[in-house]
Amino acid sequence: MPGPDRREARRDDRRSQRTRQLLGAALVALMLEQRYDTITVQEIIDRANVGRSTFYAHYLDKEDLLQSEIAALVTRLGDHVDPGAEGKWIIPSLELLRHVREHYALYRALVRGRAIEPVLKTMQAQLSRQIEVHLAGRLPPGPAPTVPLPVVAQYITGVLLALFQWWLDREMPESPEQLDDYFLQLVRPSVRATTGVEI
Amino acid sequence: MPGPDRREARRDDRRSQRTRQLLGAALVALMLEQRYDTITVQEIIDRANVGRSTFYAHYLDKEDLLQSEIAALVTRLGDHVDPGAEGKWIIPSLELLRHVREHYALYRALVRGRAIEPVLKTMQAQLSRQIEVHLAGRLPPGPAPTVPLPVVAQYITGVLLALFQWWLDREMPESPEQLDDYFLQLVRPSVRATTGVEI
DNA sequence: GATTAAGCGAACGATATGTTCACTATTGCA
DNA sequence: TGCAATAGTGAACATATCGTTCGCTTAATC
Repeated sequence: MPGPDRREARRDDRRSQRTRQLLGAALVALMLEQRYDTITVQEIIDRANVGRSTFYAHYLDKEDLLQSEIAALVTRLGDHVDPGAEGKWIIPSLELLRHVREHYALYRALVRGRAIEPVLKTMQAQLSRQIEVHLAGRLPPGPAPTVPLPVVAQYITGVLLALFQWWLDREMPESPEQLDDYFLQLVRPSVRATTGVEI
Repeated sequence: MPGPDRREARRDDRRSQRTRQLLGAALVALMLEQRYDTITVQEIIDRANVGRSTFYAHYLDKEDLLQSEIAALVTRLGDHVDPGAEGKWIIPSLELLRHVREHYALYRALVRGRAIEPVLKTMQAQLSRQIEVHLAGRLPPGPAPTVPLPVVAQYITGVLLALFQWWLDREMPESPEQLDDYFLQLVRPSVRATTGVEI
């Protein structure tokens, strides 16, 4: 039987917020230097200048701290991508790329610390679902797609994330607009040929 | 100062081989049940019925065992993909998909245990290099590519690995040939449009 | 300046790691 | 068959990290 969720013990004091911020920053800094899974709680609290018991008063464990950072990131991504909602774009590629550049430091840390995978998985799943719906709603009359829509959706998100990773690995010398241009050039002809949908 | 590499202590006795096989199989079995990083050495040796000191006589640690399994896998992949070498195909997609299906058990374990990422990274890097060279050698005269070749190469491998992951996540109901057909339908129009190369 | 919430850090039990060593089991060769 | 040589065994050990506890200190707020 799991005890009461210690996360509920998070208070809203200014000091608390400051402490959490210090811990998050320490984890990010450490991930730039070493793999996430080799980082110890001791290293985090030393770097943050925070007592051991304070750490555990705020987070269940190291994983909880990471998830908390990621959740904040994904929330901010959602703010960029969702509000226009229906019809504004089929694929929010440029919005996503701009968001990534804006939060470059954190994404870079996640990559260097080899903790980016769950984030990509989440993005992949959400985008894929969203795109599949949009595609289905725009299918022209006439011949059925020659490749199933879920495969096409997976394809589109796969391309976007592959370009994103390539961009991030190379420390993002190109602009988001440049990347988005590559993305559309690569994706448009295939989607047109297989489904008839114009992106 | 690191001591002498204990990996050199690996003997070539039949018993040794059997032991290593047992340990590898135990790790794979455990990865089907839980994340790689939550698995303990104790669990591995219990599952394999092997003594603690024997484990450390063969491997430096858990990571070393995993790397050893992955290395064997990648070697076998190379056997499938390299021999024809130059000119046989531009992208060894069907060969790769067949290889994956052949070693389904291990790939599935790597996915479930969340240890597939380094394997994909390796594949991505190798394929991408190979494909870029092949593309460069087949560029038609006339206008330069509208998307840089490294980006196109990254795109192609990204698509292949995205489809591969999708396939694997769904437990591979389709045949490798079917997947390869999807892959080519999706990739061909874009590569033609951006580089003029016919795949 | 008294009250209250947050942070501190030493100490603890629990668990995992990697090593050592005296002992046993298996293999293959004389 | 018997005997080295090699491989495996497992208890015991030192070490490290984890997550918790608790008495104390610090710093906001009224």
